[in-house]
Amino acid sequence: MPWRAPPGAVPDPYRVWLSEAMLQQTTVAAVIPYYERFVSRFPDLGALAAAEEAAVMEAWAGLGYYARARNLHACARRVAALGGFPRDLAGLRALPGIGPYTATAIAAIAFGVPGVPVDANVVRVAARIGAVTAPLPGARAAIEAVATRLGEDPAARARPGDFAQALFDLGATICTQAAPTCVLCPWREGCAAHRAGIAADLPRKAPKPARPSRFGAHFWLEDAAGQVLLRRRPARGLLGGMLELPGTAWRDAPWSAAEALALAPVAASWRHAGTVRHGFTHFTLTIEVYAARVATIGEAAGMARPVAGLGAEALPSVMRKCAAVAVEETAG
DNA sequence: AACTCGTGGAT
DNA sequence: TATCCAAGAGT
Repeated sequence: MPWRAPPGAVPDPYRVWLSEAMLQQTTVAAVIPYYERFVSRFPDLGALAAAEEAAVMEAWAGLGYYARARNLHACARRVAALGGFPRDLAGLRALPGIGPYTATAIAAIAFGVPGVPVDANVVRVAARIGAVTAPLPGARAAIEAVATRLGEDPAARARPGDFAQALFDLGATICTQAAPTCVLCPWREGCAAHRAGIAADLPRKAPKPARPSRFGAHFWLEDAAGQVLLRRRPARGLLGGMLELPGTAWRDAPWSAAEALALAPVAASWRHAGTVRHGFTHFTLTIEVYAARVATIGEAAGMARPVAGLGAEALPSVMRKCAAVAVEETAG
């Protein structure tokens, strides 16, 4: 992993922080290319603090949970003003985007402060070692207590960063979700769930409610110069601060073509380009994409951007799907 | 305390 | 195809 310091090297707090922010609720495989591009574009804290927020949103586009990007930028400016990262838990915890997990992880990995950052890997490992059979999320406190106890071992306290990352690695490679490879586990003798034969059944989780459906319509308005109309979403909330194709609200019922086209950014010869389905955390979204060509975008609300440059814009994945459907229809 | 907030890969 | 899930934080 590109953010991990070689043995014996002193970790760069900026890179530790950046990687932990990107890894929140996000898989390692998804983060690696974003991390590489981000470090290349913003090589150090000063570069990030000096950047415009819009540039940060561009670099984050597609990674999801965009509040992380806004908080990252705000945090960079705060830390730059402080002259560097706080080296203690309370100081880190007070920064935007740094919660209990990330504060503990940065403190341990970058500064050698004892403590166990409890991510999903550690939850799984600790639930099994301690044989916590109560279901999440209620069992969270009991599992964290097990993790904290593991971190009190003198060897763990001597190398908190290595201990934390070793737990991550154990959870990622051996103590996995579906089929843990207990036969290869260096900890199997000390694992209460393995001794009881229930390792693969832990941690237990309460069932989650079904995701509701929502519906919207978005508009691809392209001019003769090869530009398309975009607009910026409100600064907070879902996809906050990101760009989008202009569109309707997302509601509980589908939009008829007539309903949708009444809300189009301009009167034009709109064609139905296709349908996009996208799963968010709390609902599934179905978008009808309409496309039209005009000579000039003119006075329509928003900003005209070259179609050829959309790859570098701050477009979330759902809007990239819409753009792809429109471009495909336009070409065909 | 309970909700909100993305995405793509694994199963 | 549908569901689950990941190095969680903010409100």
